[in-house]
Amino acid sequence: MAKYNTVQRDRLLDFLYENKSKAMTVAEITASIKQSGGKCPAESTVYRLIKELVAEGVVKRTVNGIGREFLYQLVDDEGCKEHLHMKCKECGRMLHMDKEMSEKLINTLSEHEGFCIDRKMVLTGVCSDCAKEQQP
Amino acid sequence: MAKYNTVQRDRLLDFLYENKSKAMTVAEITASIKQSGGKCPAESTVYRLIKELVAEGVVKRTVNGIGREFLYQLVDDEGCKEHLHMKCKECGRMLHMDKEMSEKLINTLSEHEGFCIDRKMVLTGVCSDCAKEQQP
DNA sequence: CTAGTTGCAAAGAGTTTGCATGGCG
DNA sequence: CGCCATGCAAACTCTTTGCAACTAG
Repeated sequence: MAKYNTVQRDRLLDFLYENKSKAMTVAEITASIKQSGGKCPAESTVYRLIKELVAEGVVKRTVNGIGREFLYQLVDDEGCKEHLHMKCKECGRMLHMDKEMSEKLINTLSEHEGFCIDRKMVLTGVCSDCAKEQQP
Repeated sequence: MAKYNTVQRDRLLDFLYENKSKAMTVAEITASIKQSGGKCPAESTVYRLIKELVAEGVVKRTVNGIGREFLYQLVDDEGCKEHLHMKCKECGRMLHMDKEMSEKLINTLSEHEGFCIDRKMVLTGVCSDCAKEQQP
């Protein structure tokens, strides 16, 4: 797939790279590209191109809150793939779970509940520091 | 709203009550009601009735993993305070973790990571049914 | 009776697809 | 030049809505 380099493909990739910080709908993407002038891919083309990118793992697709449309964003992850994360509701800090603990949790859930937890999910709760403050 | 008691409304509520353990699409709901014979509300009617129920807080609406359809389920927060919940990214269904498992998870995290997990938080991942479908 | 409900069909919204044309290599 | 890629429009899927017919109270 994608054997030819086309202007449309280039513009889409450039745009996604420039906006890697936000997830956007196909409509928003095409509208924005169009606004910056020049050759702009049609929506159907964006759908097709982005579908390949998702399949290649270059772009990730999510569902927006309303549930009626998809959002696309360039994948950008490094490190932190080996453990889970916890976010404290009080201080807002992100905590990195011990790797062994992560594995154990993941495996136990898988074995006993048949549930394969998303490694990118973030557990919410209260960290030990904030817990101490609440009960001195 | 809903000033009259109609057969359609009764059947929908009965059905939702009988299936309070699973979240279903309107298509699934109508198909199932139809199968059990007798008067069945049209899909459009189910959409209208269920919209009221959601507004009244009797039914909760979620988006399935594919992002193409909504799932509906009777609200039932009784008895769900003692265990954690997991939501499947694929089918969008909410799973109730075994109580003992929940306790063990909560305690282990607390002891080893000093993290007090929010009991209302929902773990995301893939359920066993969807995991099977992906690798037949 | 009379106003709330229903069912059908058509309209919407977002996404996918068929097909003729265009352009990369 | 041979194919792949593109654009347009039509098809699709799920949900919402307009409207005439129906029915609970």
